[in-house]
Amino acid sequence: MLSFCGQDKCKLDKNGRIKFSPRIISDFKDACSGNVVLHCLPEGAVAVYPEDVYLQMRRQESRIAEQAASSALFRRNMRRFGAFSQSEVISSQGRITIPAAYRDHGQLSTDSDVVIIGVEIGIEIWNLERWQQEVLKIDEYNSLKSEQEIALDLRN
Amino acid sequence: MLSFCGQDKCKLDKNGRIKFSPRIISDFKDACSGNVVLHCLPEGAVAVYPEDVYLQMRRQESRIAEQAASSALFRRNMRRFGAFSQSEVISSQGRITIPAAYRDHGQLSTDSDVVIIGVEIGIEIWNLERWQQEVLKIDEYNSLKSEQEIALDLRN
DNA sequence: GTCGAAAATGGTTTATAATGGTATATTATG
DNA sequence: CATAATATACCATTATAAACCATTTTCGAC
Repeated sequence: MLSFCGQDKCKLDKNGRIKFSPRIISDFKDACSGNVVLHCLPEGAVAVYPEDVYLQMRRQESRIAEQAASSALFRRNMRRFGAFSQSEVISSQGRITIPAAYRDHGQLSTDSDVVIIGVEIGIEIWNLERWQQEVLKIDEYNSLKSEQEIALDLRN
Repeated sequence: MLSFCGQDKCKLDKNGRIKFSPRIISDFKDACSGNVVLHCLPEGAVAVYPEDVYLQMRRQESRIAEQAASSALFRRNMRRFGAFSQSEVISSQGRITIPAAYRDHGQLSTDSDVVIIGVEIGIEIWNLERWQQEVLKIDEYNSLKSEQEIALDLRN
């Protein structure tokens, strides 16, 4: 059985909380007992990863402090991950609260439709319209790839 | 006896479920006890594979989390396979439910005619008109290939 | 420090959708 | 033409999302 797959459409409630589908809830229960990390992605969605997945993502080289002292770029990167990542626990009713700043980042307004996307290592929460745009981009990329492949085959 | 071959025409019911023919049901029972993965294909159909077939297709390189942290392209790829793949179990009556998003992808509307195509490692569910288009493309490609082969042979 | 307002949290209810099962119509087969 | 097999429509039941409500907590004003 695949984990963290598929799509669900659901709503943020009036208080900015989201209720996961039973499938997602059990995936997170298995993976991390509900201890997750919210993380704002550059793509404009909010990702939810099991805590240890996030720690793997952020596994750092040594001498962090020294690098922080000498590199502005490094400091900016740490700032980005620091500011835009936050621990949460999935409640007994399968809900989490999305902090206001994170809702803004993902254009996930209170009482609006959002889409939950499985990404194999966790999930992403997308604004509906943004997700549709992203699907268009994925489709476009795929059809270009296909055409290219077939054209190449016929040339041989 | 060949598995996952041939074509069936059938209907989605009002709830977006499909009932497989006895032949297909027994193929899936033999291959995976009914544990399948639905996967949306770029060609605009919905494939159904035995779970281990899908896992083979999707075998991953290592250090997934770290790549996800640093590469937008990698994240998009995970998103593509995550969003468009989902586990299902064939019910005791030989039915599976196609999730709404997947129905949209394959233009498989509720209460409409669809075509089940055996693809040797699994099956594909096609919208009737799209399948007819695909057959035309297959024919076109094949005649191009044949001409090419003969032309090449004569040149030598 | 105390009170009040506002927000956050936890839980419950209800409308809706998904599911499992059965009956019936249709098609295939001898 | 009769019978069996199968697809599909229908219905009952269950599960779930989302709205609603109550309680608790936080924060600010007095």
